[in-house]
Amino acid sequence: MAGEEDIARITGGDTDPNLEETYMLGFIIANIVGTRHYSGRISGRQNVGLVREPLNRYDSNAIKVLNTRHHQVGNIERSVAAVLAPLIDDNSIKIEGIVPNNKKGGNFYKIPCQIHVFASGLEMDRVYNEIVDGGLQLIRTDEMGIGVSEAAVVKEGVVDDGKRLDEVFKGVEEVGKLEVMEAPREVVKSELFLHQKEGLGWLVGREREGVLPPFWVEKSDGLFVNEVTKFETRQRPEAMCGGIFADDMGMGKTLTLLSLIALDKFGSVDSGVCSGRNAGSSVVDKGCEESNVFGGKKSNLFGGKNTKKRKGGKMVDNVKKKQKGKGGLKSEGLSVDNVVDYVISRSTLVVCPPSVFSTWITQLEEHTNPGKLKVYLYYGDRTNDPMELTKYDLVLTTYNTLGSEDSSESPAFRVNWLRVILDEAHIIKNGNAQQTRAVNKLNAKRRWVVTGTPIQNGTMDLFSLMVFLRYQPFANKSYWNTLVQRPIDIGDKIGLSRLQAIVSTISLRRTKDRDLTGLPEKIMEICYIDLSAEERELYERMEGEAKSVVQDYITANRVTSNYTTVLSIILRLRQICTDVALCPTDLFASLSTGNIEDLTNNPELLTKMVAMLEDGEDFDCPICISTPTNIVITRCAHIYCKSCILKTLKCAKPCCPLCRHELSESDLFFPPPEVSNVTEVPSSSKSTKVSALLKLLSISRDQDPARKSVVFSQFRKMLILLEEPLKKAGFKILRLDGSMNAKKRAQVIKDFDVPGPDGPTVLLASLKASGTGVNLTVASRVYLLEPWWNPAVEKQAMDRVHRIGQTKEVRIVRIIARNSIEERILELQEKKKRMASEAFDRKGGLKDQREIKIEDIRTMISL
DNA sequence: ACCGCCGGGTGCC
DNA sequence: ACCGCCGGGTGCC
Repeated sequence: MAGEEDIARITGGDTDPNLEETYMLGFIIANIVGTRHYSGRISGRQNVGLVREPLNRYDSNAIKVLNTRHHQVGNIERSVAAVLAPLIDDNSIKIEGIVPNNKKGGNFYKIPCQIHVFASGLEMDRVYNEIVDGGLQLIRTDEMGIGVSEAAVVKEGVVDDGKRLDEVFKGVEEVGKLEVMEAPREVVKSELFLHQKEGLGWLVGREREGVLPPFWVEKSDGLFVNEVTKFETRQRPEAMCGGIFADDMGMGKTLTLLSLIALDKFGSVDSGVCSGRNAGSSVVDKGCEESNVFGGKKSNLFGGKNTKKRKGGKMVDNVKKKQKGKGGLKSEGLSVDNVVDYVISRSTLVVCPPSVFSTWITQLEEHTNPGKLKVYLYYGDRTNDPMELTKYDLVLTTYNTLGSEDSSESPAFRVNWLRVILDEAHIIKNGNAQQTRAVNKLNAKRRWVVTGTPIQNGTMDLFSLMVFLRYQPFANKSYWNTLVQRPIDIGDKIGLSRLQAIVSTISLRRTKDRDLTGLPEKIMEICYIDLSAEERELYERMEGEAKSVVQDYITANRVTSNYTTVLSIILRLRQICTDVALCPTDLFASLSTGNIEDLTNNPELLTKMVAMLEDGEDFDCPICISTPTNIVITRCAHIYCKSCILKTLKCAKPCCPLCRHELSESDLFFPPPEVSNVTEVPSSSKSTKVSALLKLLSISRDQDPARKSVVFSQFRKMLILLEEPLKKAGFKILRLDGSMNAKKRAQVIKDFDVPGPDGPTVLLASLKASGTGVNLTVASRVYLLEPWWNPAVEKQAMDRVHRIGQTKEVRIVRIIARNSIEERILELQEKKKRMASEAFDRKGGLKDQREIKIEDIRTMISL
């Protein structure tokens, strides 16, 4: 659709060969200005869309800022836009925006925004110079210690992409309990199989109106929050009707879909399908208006004026849109069509390859009573009247028919279908822009993608899929790039796991042979966490120490004789990743403040700072986009983390990233103790990892209160530390550790068998505590708090749960601190696995897997 | 009076 | 909008 092209064009698009390998060059902090003039609001930390407006009448360099709902928030301040716009326009860079949490920090007229700048590897220097020469302060991410490792994996990530995309559906199979739904027997004369009834129930459920779309939650105060974008609104978001139906081939998808279509006509009164339909046009059309932000033509046409007659699918509207001039409209994402007539229809359009026509026809003949469903085969040339198409319950057409037509002429595009189904959608090959564009032009609230093969690379690309499904905010190119594409490109695993989450919430995929294997599936997941700023600071210092100590030993060739010292330093690093409380308390006693004054002698600044902090609202350091640690205020009254601003001042012409005033270390001030105390009090007693675990467990409990989980840690103290917060969160827990005698252990395991939610649902276990015979198959979730040094030990832990007798799908979640020794331990695990298979072939060459070599130590502390 | 300074008008792009 | 910036009014102390 127009909007998609618009953004693609504006940000350089994905297919531009010059930008195939882009790196994050760094970021600029710029103000969003003019917020008074627009309705779009921003609350909390949020990604924003940055869209070029070459035809802005005041400034051809203009870059507008959109919030998650595509409402304009403002513009990027002129001076910054002036530098960036030419680089964007000649495809030298792509940009993405993120706004820090700033409920009260900035003033009302402008909002700071981090603009992330991406450029191809070859262009980095040129682009860097142009930005800096343009007077902007480009904060290099590598200087902040974020970018280096990302850059290093770029190549690998890209090469690997296709294979890894195959895994998209890995997370889908946990279907949980599906509601069974019967097909209307007036139409469907065959009895459906159980899985088909479940499939039908799922389809109906996904078309239900009034259900919040994925990732939206309703807060108690009537506020709706999108968990991905943090966008908040009081207006209830429209349901997302449809999804991806990806059962294996031969499971009867077509019949299930026919049953769904039959329900349109013969559904029981109380079924969810009907509520949407009976509520009539207002519901459906409002949905169109809301969800199709870029499809301006539709929202313009239907907005608020569809109380007209509508019986039997009559013509409803005939509004002429003024053509404001081609370019102008395009840049606004509007259609350039002169006149568009829409016909409201209650029929379903099925788009499929010609070979699948016969499947539909055969299924109709075999399983439905004759004459109950009226079908029309549409090749595009038999009628020019959209009304004709609405007379049928089912219109079958092909991708080629749609792709080769002129959309403004074709009646298929002038019908507002009840439902559009893309059958065997994988035949739309990646890059088939014509067909992709055509299907995206189809109008329907209910949109389905049906495929018998897993979504993978080479299929209609996933972004187009999001666009087709109107799956906001992922159907917006900039959000898609920020949230999914970019992380995948740079090899960040969060990209793939997000993708899995995004896809799985709207997908149903069941395989024919899933009951043939003895054991239910075991799904491995990694939950990455980012250490809090405090933890990070401790970690960095510890790692610095580790590096220098180990380096000294290495140069002195005395590593082996100091093995325990080295291992204990590594142990500390690992402990910090899990919970700083695991370390001896005196370890980090000394805290140097450097030579930054406090504010006691600077009353005006003090007043400002107090004013900002007093309002109590948390706000983010605009550099690291998280709650500031060691708060520092600049002479120009902007607030940062001490370490963030110090790093950015290490450039050629140091200035404040927010207002670009010249700045040196002597312009930085600490708040006086009593002020800083106010903000430091809420510093968490729970570690980041513990909080993450709690969250995961709560989510799991919400899904299934009876579900049982086992949490493994190798630190006994950790198991004990977990008890309080878990109990506080309402979990019934048990602990199994090495200090218990055999009898006690057996009792714990027996107690764990009592079914939840009345029985215990979480078992805190240390690996050593239990012999190989322990059976924990009552649980179906495993959380590994730390990566185990030896992968075989991890496997052992999982096998306690995933073993004969397990009837449920098992999900194994490893909680890993990003950019830490833990990530490197994962790498080493992979290496070990490879080596293990090699060592096995080479007889006699079996090396001790437990041995930690100097090289491994170097890897772990990235020396 | 080709400056400095004052204070009112003003406010995205 | 408690700022910055612009441009007109003004002009010793």
